Amino acid sequence: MTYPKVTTDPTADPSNGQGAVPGSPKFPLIEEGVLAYWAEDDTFRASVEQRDPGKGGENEFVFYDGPPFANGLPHYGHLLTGYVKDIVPRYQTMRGKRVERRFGWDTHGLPAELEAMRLNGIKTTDDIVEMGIDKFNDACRASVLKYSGEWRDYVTRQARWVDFDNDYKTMNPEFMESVLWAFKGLFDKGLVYEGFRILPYCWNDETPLSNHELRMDDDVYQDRQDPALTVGFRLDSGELALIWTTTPWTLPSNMGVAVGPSIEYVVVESDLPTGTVERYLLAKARLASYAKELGEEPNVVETLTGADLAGRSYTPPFTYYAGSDNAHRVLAADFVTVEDGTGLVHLAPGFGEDDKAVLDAAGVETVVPVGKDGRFTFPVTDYEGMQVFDANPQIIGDLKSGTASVSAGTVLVRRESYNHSYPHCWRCREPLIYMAVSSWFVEVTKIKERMGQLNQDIRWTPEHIKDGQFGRWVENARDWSITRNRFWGSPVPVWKSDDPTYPRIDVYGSFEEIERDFGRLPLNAQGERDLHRPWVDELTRPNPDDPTGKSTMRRVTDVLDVWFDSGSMSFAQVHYPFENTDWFEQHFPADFIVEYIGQTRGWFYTLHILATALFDKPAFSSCISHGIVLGSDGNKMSKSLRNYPDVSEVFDRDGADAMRWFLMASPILRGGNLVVTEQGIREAVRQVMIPLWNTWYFFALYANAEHYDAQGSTDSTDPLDRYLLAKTRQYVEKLTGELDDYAIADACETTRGFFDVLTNWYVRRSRERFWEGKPEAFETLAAVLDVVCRAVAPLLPLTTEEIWRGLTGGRSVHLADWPDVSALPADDALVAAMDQVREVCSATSALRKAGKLRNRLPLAQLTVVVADPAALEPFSGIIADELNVKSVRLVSAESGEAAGYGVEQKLTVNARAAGPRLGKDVQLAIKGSKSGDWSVADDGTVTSGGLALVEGEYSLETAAGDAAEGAATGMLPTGGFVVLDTVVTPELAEEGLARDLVRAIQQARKDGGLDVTDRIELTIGGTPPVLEAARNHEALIAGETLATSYTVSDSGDADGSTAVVVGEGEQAAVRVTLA
RNA sequence: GGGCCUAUAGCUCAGACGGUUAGAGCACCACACUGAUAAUGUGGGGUCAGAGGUUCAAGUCCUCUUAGGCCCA
Repeated sequence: MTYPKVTTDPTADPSNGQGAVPGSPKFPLIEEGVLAYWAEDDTFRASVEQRDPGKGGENEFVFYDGPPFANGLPHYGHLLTGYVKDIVPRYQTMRGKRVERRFGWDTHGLPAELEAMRLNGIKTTDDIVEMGIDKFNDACRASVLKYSGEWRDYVTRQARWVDFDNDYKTMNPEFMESVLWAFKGLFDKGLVYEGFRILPYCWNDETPLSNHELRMDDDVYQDRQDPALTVGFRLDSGELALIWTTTPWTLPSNMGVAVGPSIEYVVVESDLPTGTVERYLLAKARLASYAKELGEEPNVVETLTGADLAGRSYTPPFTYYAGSDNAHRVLAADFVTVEDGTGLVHLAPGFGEDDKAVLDAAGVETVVPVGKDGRFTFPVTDYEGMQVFDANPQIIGDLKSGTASVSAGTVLVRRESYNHSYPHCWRCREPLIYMAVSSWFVEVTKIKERMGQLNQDIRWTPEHIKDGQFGRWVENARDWSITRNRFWGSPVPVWKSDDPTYPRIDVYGSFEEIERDFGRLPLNAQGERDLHRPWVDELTRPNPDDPTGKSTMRRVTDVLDVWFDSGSMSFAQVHYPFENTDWFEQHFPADFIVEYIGQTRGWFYTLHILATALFDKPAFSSCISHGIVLGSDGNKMSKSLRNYPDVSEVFDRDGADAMRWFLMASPILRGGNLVVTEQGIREAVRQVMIPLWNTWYFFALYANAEHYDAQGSTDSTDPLDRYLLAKTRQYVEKLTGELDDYAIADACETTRGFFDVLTNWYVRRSRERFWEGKPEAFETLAAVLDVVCRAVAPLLPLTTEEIWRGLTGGRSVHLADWPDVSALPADDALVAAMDQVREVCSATSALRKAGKLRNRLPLAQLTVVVADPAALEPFSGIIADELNVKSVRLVSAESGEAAGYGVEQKLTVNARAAGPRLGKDVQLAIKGSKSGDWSVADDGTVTSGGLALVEGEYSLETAAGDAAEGAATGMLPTGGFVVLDTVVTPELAEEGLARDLVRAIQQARKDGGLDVTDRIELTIGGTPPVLEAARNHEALIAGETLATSYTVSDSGDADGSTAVVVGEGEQAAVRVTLA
């Protein structure tokens, strides 16, 4: 039999027997071979279909794919999430579950509109209307599908198995119909209402901006000089309440004044501003900064808190809204500070988020006397038609002179210029204003308590998200504004009467309901059902509640927030409830979702809102939220900074499995951030890919050399084999637990540790047995490789596929079952003993190093003193071999020999126990234990630093002291010690020389390009001790180096020989020729 | 401006309840080992951001300062 049994390597020739498994693999090439095989074999489909869904889907593992917005190529963040989205389903599939995976696309929203506007060179919403909403939306549709092909390529290349052919898109009519159903469901439950929302607004482009657009550029925030006014509003109690504002144009819309409830305010008398004595109200802390207007030490007539002031009424500065219900009162609000201004804040509900929140709570109407072009409208007649910034000077002038509609008694106390950082439109660079925009809301505040309860049923990774970032966000949830005054999105399915005299609102939740009332469906230019604008806007009908028959039902022109789409994904992806009702009920909630941590405010949140509101269930039962991927310089990844390695280049150079490992093993899945570097990815190749591959290469090399076909038996009685099998069992058990817990980073760490044992201990120590063709070694390694490939398959799907198929000839490791540990021996004691063996080797190596005793120099004896020497007995040969000692003595720690080996007792004071009892004196005892000022009395009483210690307050341990002449002592970390005989006899020194020669000859063989099995003719020359060693150890040297002819010559360097230094500076020359 | 988080080796990070010699991986240097492995083994490095306090004892608790990050305004 020849390994590999199957290979994707086009250059491999299985009939050749050797070299079919490349020793220096090009992983990207192997990966492409495996991907091509999967494509041809349709392995993914088979992996899903071979698992029975079970009755009512009970054997299914449900995964929801969070839809990405594909307005560009995938970056590391997408790849990272994609890897997790692949690992968990692969694992669950191997565990026997059926895991359907559909890809999803988020298609609606502003990014698509911005791209379409950019491509068509248009800037404003008017431009869009002029262009035609149908043409514009066609452009949006084209822009979101532009990259779907590239996405598929990347996702396929990263070895993520997901169904693209059966994907879902949020712009499909079926998806959108389910979204309408959800909106209507919320409406019917009384969870939807219409109101205002304050947004940054560009009056030049006539569009509100999203928060995202405020962060689009660093220069969105620019310094700007604005007039800052201090104005006195006349309280009904007579004082002038001083407010400060940098937006004079909002004063005509003033509806209230806010004060900090615990801030201290004063009333002072002054005649400076008006010439007559007036009483002014402001925060005590701000008094000094008004010394110029109010006097250096004005007469304080009253001191009171904000809470005292709350409820007082005043005359508004302008008369337009005088007499509004509940308006023009002093209100307490926590956001008020005394950092600048007067400690009293003018509130205009139409132009400030805080303002609106406070006034909403007080029952004050939101007034917005500014049009979408940023110009004043009725009832602000004095400035009607003026752009708000342009109106500032006139407003200030009127305030000063009391002209226009300024209320009598209002006083302009100060006018100054104020420099501040102010947001500007990233498109047109004009300063933005904050303005109320009509919007529909989901009343999240009504259900947030239930959302919190349902959140308790979700298992979060990392755990703290549950009650931390997500839990707190839900706790402080505000109503969700779900409409946008835009074009490319699911329509708000609300039709309103266009005459307020005959009010009526209709909400539609299906095509059928629409057709029933309007007599037809919304159809696009191609005659297809289409819920997008403008087609849906065309549907109008007479208002049934209007007896005059003149008013018309027209759709609210808004579209829905894209987050409403993605939050509907759980049911809308299958067109629930119009189709697939059984499927949905069996697949909700999802078993598992994963996205980056920011989705606690995005997708996780909107899924949870809609699931709670519509189904009273959580939408998912497990959720991983991972951290953010950063560029190699620790900053956000940025195309212009080129601070991250190109994704395609990494695939081509290191491969998709290497990138997978790098990302999955990192702290990013525990919620931390991750810096992406080429170096880190290469490290994954070095630490994991190469060791695994080389174990396979090693196995194939020697199995092929022996023509051995292993069946993968676990019956070997060899101690090293038994150890590996038991260790493999422990490994798989641990890994299974970690993957069950979605602890992928832990699973990687566990695997890395196991690979170390496999390659750097088991294979290294077993080389000779493979070289000798011991069947049980091949059987053991074949069995372990099979198990390991299956266990690591989710973490390195491409590499393990190539190895597993080469090893077994099977169809795919991903069609195999998860390894059953019961086939492997459970022997924790054996594993523990081997761990101790490695400690012995490590400690003894340190002794050799300290004594400058090179490893090739054999030493006579190593004495190992441990609690249970019998446990190490099976490994004494391994210890002797590894450490190059002639004999290993295993001695019980009980035997009392310790003192003879220069090992002494050491006292350690347990400060934690002794501290509380002894107090300050504990320091004396510690000092004593360190300086040697301690003793153990015959009755066992321990005294240190003159203080008697109680049992538990100290521990007596053995430590290496001065060893006897000719020996060195080293401690073992888990107890016990080793004693190395360091006496180098002439015989040992000579054997050391012989072994140096072997090494030199092997190097010469290698340098000469000889194959491992080639026989050689060997000539050795050199100084007398070298010749002596060569003669006395001919059998060893000739045997190790496969020399059929062996000449020791004192005639100096022969032609073609290599000069080397051996032993302690002895000269040698070796000549190797092919026999 | 308010709130939250972070600061430990050249780098990335661990360090329950305070306990006296602060760990790991990588990088670097030296030596060793090497006919599977650009591998491995052994050894080498830290004023725990700064200042003050509490305590017998502080990387750990408290206060302030500095620097950086996140969220909200």
